[in-house]
Amino acid sequence: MARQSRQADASRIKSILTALQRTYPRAHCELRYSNPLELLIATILSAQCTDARVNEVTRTLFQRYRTAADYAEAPLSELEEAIRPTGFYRNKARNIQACCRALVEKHGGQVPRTMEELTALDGVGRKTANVVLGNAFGINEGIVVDTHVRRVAQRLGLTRQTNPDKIEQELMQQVPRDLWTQFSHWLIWHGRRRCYARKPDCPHCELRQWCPSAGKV
DNA sequence: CTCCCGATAT
DNA sequence: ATATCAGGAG
Repeated sequence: MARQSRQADASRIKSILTALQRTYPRAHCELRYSNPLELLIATILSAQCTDARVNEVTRTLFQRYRTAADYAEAPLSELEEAIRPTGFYRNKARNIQACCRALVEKHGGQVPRTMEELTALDGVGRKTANVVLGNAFGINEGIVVDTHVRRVAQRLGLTRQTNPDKIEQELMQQVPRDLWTQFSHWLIWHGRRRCYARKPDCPHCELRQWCPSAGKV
């Protein structure tokens, strides 16, 4: 089975989008936050860590640190202790502090709203930038490609790429722009609730009928 | 490519 | 024991 027609691919992605919409009508960002800075910090902390654990840490973290200046001025060791349970805590603390110092010095303490400015910050790549732009600012700049999106997109046959930037490009070509942020949430929710990394629940999968990997993983 | 970090599931 | 968890930098 090499490759079917372009038209068949377009029809298939439409069916998949419809099924995702029907299955996860309430899909949203599950990191807890109440402003762009909090979402930026939470997303940096979320690397290789469950969102549940991030939310546990930020519940107290966000009471203690409220502005970019608070993170910028904090003793690094204190910040490390506060975020330790999320793992990679030395890198993350250093990145958060450098990031917040740049916010204070170059952006008036505010979180910038462009991909270029966001990815210039320490510890912020396209994935984190897309989360902030899409969820805090409602800007569909790109598609969030995290571990769930990569796995689900590959299993669905929406991409054969392994590089996150290339995966994002291919997905952006197939999904209407106004759905980019929602699409990211749909795949992340599906990855967490059905399409598990180790043992996907194909028998109960709502996308089974369009998935070339169904029952084969 | 490796490293950073540790809890949890299999 | 090993893979995985809302990655990014060197």
